[in-house]
Amino acid sequence: MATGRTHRPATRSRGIPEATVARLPLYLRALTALSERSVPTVSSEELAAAAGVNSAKLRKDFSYLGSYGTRGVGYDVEYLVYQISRELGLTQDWPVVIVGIGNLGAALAGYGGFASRGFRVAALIDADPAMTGRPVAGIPVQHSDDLERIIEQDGVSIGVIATPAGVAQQVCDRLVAAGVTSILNFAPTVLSVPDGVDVRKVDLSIELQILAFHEQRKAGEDTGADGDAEHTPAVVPPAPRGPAGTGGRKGPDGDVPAVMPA
Amino acid sequence: MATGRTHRPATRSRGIPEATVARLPLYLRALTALSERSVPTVSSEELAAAAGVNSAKLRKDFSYLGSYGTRGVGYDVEYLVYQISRELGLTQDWPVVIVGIGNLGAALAGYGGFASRGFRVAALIDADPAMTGRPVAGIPVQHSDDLERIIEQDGVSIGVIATPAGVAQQVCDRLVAAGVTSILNFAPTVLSVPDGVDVRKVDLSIELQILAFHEQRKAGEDTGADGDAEHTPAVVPPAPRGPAGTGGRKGPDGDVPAVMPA
DNA sequence: ATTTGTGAACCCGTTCACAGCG
DNA sequence: CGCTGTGAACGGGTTCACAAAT
Repeated sequence: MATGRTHRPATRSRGIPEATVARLPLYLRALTALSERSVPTVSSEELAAAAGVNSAKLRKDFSYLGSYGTRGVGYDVEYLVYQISRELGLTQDWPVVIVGIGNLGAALAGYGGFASRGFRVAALIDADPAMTGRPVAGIPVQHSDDLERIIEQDGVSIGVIATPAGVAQQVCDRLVAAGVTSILNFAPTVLSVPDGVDVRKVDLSIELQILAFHEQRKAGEDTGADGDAEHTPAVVPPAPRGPAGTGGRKGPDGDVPAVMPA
Repeated sequence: MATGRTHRPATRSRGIPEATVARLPLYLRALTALSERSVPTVSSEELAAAAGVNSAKLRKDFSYLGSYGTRGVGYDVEYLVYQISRELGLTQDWPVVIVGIGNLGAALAGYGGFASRGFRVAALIDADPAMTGRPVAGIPVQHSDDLERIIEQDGVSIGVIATPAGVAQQVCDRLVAAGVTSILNFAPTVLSVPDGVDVRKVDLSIELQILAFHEQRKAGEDTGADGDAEHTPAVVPPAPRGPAGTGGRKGPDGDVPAVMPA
């Protein structure tokens, strides 16, 4: 192990920063909307506003893809749509399997944005024999016994897990063993996968808990502690609202309670 | 999020880093599982493994909450469950409204993890009159005309948007005007909200596109763990270690066009 | 005159490694 | 000893501000 002395200058790094990759879909969506309105070019400022980021970040992001803009003018919408699509791999057709056709799985199967851009629902898979053959969103559900066959037959490399948490890891293992190398996990569990397999998780309750954290802070400590009055809200300035029922703890009075474990 | 520039100067130790907040639910979930198994204490190493992070990060995270561990021993599970719950505001009961009871909204309404920890579905709201009164997951759907009344009556501060993208901004505006200050957005749109309102988005197609990006990269280049390896055009199969890896077949059909280096 | 593209400064989060305490 | 708690080093990402290009 090098003791942190060796730098990795990464000259000619072909790697696009992860944070940038995560924003490309956002840009693409905004650009697609512009494209449909036949807008020929956009400035970084306009596009950034549409995507909900600031313009410097957007320009920096695009700089990693290469120089696709024209100074003094902006970016060519169609060209940029193509370049980003290609960069994201959306010029290809990605077959996807959804495992676990409960309420959520069914909703995902019917989700429009799924089929829209490069992704195709290749199969719906469920462990319940009663589901087998039943069409969901126009696609017949197949039994999980056939999982491996389906994946290999269709060359599926992306799997969506929408099963209960209890079986998510098993499903994941089977998917990976069958050749899937990217997994989108909706089950509230930490999946462990071998190196080289990507997992992204979508977790409703985590998101809610993060919101609750901020919500709680708003209720406790607020009332003009800001001092940054550059923004004139067009809508009603939000009044902090407490949770229902319990009076609860009022709010931190600016101090961490040094409570000791009992 | 809405706030961009001058945030609070982190007046006290009250400021828990955003990245830490995002992990607290993860720790809480792991701790709850331990608690149900009546495990009295955990080391940072064990808990970190269960939560899918490394132990240094976990200890640093906990250090922001205060010193809740015992050196040489570890953390008291019950105590930590309580502390994190309190920190996240989960000792309170948060009423939540879900707007847009389509496939997704219905799935969310029935989602177990919703009601489980501090969150309560106060109302389901949909614009379709045909839905009104129909029970979904045991809760009668109410018409969106009553949105403002419902929110004010129940003191709702968290709203979930599961509508089509086209109406998401309008719904958002109404929610905010009625007093909602935290929004979880499932619609594939950028929502603009006044300062002080938190928005988190869950976007299926963005997640898929990010996966596709990495998937595409795998097909052509090594997953750069370490080392420079700039001239290795050879396709290195990820070769899932473990059970029955089927070598490196990936990509939908045929070959993936190589990425063009500058 | 505009607007891109980008070095450099800055900020935040992660990792390291060890001091401190049981 | 083992394990936590944390300063310090490190690295990635964001923002700034301006030079370069049209």
